[in-house]
Amino acid sequence: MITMKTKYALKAMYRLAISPPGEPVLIADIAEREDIPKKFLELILSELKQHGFLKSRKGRGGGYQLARDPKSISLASLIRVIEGPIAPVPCLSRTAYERCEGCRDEETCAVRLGLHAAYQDWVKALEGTSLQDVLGRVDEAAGKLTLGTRYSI
Amino acid sequence: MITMKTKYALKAMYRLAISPPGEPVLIADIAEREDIPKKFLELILSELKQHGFLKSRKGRGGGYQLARDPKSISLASLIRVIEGPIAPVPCLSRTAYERCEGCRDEETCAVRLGLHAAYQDWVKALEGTSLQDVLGRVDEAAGKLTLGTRYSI
DNA sequence: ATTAAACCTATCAAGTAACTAGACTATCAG
DNA sequence: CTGATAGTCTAGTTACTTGATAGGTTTAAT
Repeated sequence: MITMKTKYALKAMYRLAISPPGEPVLIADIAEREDIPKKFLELILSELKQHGFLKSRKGRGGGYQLARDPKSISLASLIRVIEGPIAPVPCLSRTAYERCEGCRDEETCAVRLGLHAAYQDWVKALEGTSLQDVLGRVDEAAGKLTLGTRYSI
Repeated sequence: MITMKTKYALKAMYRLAISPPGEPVLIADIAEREDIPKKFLELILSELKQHGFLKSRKGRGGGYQLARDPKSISLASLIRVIEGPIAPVPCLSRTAYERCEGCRDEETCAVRLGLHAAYQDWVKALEGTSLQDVLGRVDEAAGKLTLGTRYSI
C-alpha cells in the first residue's frame, strides 16, 4: 500500500495538470478540492518543487505550477520521490540498489529471484505511465460515466 | 518494500520446500540456516500454519512441513497472508477491497486510474509465480553460477 | 520421567506516518 | 511604504507498525 502522502502528491499533480497553463494554483485551492490537509500539502508540494516537478511564486498572485510537461512525468518518478524506492527488496532496485543486510548470496536468494520478474512488470508499467496518461484515463472514465448516465435516463 | 517478516516467511517456505518430504524440519534449523531470529520465526511459521500452508508436529522428532504442493502455493497468497493486501490502494484490491476513506468519486479517481493497469501486471505476475517456480529459479541460478565458475577456471 | 520440540501470551523499543504550530520571507496592489 | 497575500522553513506531536524478546505451557517420543 502506498502512503497518504503519495496519494496526496498524485492528486495534487493531477490538479495542477488539468488547471489552465500559466495560471498559478493556490495550495489552499488544491487542498480544498482534493480534501488534503493544507499544512501537509505545503510540505508535499515543496518536496515536489525541490525535485523539479513544480515551480512556484510567492506573494499575491502566486501559487504552484507544473515545471515540466505532463507527458514527461512518470508515475514511477513521482512515487520514488515521495514514497521511496519501488522495489520490494533493495537488492532489486535499479535506482536505489542496496544489498539486503545479512544477505549471504544475492545471486541465489529465493526472495530476490522469486520477486524479480513480477517486480519488473510492475516498475515497467509505472515507468510507462505518464501524468498525461492519467489525465487521459480520467477523461475517458468521466466520459464513459456520462454516457452511462445518459443511457440510464 | 516488503517487510522482514515477509522475507523471513518466503525464505522459510523455500527451506521447507527443498527439504526431503516426510521429514519435519526444526524451527531452530531454519532459523540458523536463514539467519532468522528463532522466536520471531516461531510466530511466522505459526501464522503460516494457521493459514493452511504448513503442518507441524510437537515433541521429539517434531517440526514443520509443507501442507500443500509447492506448485499450488503462489507468492501472492504468501504475501497476502503475512504482509496484507498487495494493492497500492485498497480500492484496487480484489481480495480485500475497501473504499479509500474520504474518496469522492472512485470511478474517476486519478490515483486509482493511474495505478490500475500497473498493479494488474504486478499482481498477475505474483499470482502466476509458485513456490515451485522459485525453486526452479534458484536451481537455475545456482547452476549458472557453477557453470560461470567453471568457465572462469 | 525426561527431554525435545512446538505453542502461546505478553511486552517492548525504535521507527514511520500523518499531521500541526508558528514564525519567516517574498510579492504585489494601492 | 504599508498591508495583505501566499509560499517557506523548522520543529514538534501523536498514534501506529515493525521487529523483535521473555518466559512459560503443551505435546510427544525415548
